[in-house]
Amino acid sequence: MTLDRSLLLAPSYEVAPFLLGSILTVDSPEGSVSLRITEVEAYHGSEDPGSHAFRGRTNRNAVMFGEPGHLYTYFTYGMHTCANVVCGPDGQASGLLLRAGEVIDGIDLARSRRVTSRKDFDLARGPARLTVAAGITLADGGADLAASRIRLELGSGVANFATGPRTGVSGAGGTTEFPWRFWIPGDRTVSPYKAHAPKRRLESSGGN
DNA sequence: CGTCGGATGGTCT
DNA sequence: GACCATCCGACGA
Repeated sequence: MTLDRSLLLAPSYEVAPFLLGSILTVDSPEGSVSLRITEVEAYHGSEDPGSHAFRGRTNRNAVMFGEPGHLYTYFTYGMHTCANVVCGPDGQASGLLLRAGEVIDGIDLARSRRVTSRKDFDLARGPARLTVAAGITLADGGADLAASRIRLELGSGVANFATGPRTGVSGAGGTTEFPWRFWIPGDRTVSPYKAHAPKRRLESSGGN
């Protein structure tokens, strides 16, 4: 089954329930890893202050404005890579951040990539952990999820899902005004919620 | 189980 | 030069 791109044409916050329970498979020379997606967050263009696309198109976020069914990757906190599934029609920046998944195939390979995980449910529990476990890197930005080493098999959604404010998002985008975090209730692979932690300002030089 | 702080560099103002 | 769509280890219960 190849990915039906038309199922991703709606805004990401409408597509989100259908991405839960879907299967993401990543091939590599060492083998393949498959994840069952258990948690996502929606980001939606210029109306959404939490989105990378809020201030318009830039070199970094260009993929988000493109055709649905591609992968938008970004580098953050100086060391982590996160991945989104692009949604919405060409020209509209909408995406679903892959926040957590359950490894259902290639678990030995995933363990070897995530040696700090003590439990299997921790392998892809968190957006940056997920990319490591799956073997997704920054270079996979723009990958076509219908025809590349990374493939998405959309399911029919899950019977029950929960929603809430997005994790780690600062400002208005992190409030209940945008309850765009979606997860499968009771699943241990879902990451713990954390509010945005503002960093205390260091004393500037010369200030005394 | 929980909270807390440091790491570390690209991106945009 | 401030701000991150985060993770990990340390420590306390």
